[in-house]
Amino acid sequence: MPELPEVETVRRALAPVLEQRYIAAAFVGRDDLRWPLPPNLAARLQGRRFTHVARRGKYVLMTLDDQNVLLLHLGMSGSVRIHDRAPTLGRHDHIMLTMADGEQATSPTHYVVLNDPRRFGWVDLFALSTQASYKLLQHMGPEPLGNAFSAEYLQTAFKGRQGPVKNALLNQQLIAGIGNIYASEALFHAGISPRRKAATIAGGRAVRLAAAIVKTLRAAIEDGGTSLRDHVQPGGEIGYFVQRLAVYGRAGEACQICTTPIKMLVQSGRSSFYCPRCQR
DNA sequence: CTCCTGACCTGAGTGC
DNA sequence: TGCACTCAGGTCAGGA
Repeated sequence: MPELPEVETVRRALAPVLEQRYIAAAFVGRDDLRWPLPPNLAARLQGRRFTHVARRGKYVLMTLDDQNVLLLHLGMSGSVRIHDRAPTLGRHDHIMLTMADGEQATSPTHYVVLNDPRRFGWVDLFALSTQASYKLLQHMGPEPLGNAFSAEYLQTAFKGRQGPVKNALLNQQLIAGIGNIYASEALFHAGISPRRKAATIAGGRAVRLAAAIVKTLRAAIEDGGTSLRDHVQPGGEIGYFVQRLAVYGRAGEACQICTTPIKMLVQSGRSSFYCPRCQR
């Protein structure tokens, strides 16, 4: 479920728990998720201190004091829980980090658990010096909430693309972090049909779509922040929260603007939701 | 290159 | 209750 706003929510929850704290113990319950986990992962984490927790697209990047980066992608079903007492691990709890203020783990501060039933997520560990050329990151498009993103960028990036704009929005090499929910939501707020050819997103349409992407993602992050305050009690699961969705999952319901029933269609095997009257 | 399909995996929901 | 079936917010490899 995690798209940019959910991953950002996870990052915000993890930062104060991890930064400047030590991994007093690391549990790794299996040797692969989507792909094999780094060899000896638990041993390589044990005793290390986190210096910084960042996000890039849908990835969480956790820098360690030995100049390695722990990378986390939540896939479709991954989530993180933060406990302040040692939890009982369930079937799909694959990794747990016991955090402490010092290298001696006499009194742990938190237990951070990665749960992923479908195991579409992945974890890697690599040298900070190689991050820029790291395979999964180097071709990623700009952050939609960063300075490099604009209507002009969108127009250039979509130029010549014959596929539907909905698919282009899901392409992480064009824009980082947008997934199936927020693609539909942003297109609704921009008044653009998910079927429209990406190459025709120019001029006023590009301005509207860029603005809608920023607005939609910001609002969702705010909701995540709200649920973080309300919901991240000990044992609280991070990465899922109630969202204000205008069209996603609402086929047959009235469009909030014109009351026309919301429609669903499948594009490249993925559901898109839209208002046939408001979106052209 | 670009674009689409199928594969990966488990659990929740639906219909009979 | 049980069973069969569909679908789910991600990405990648492979082929047209």
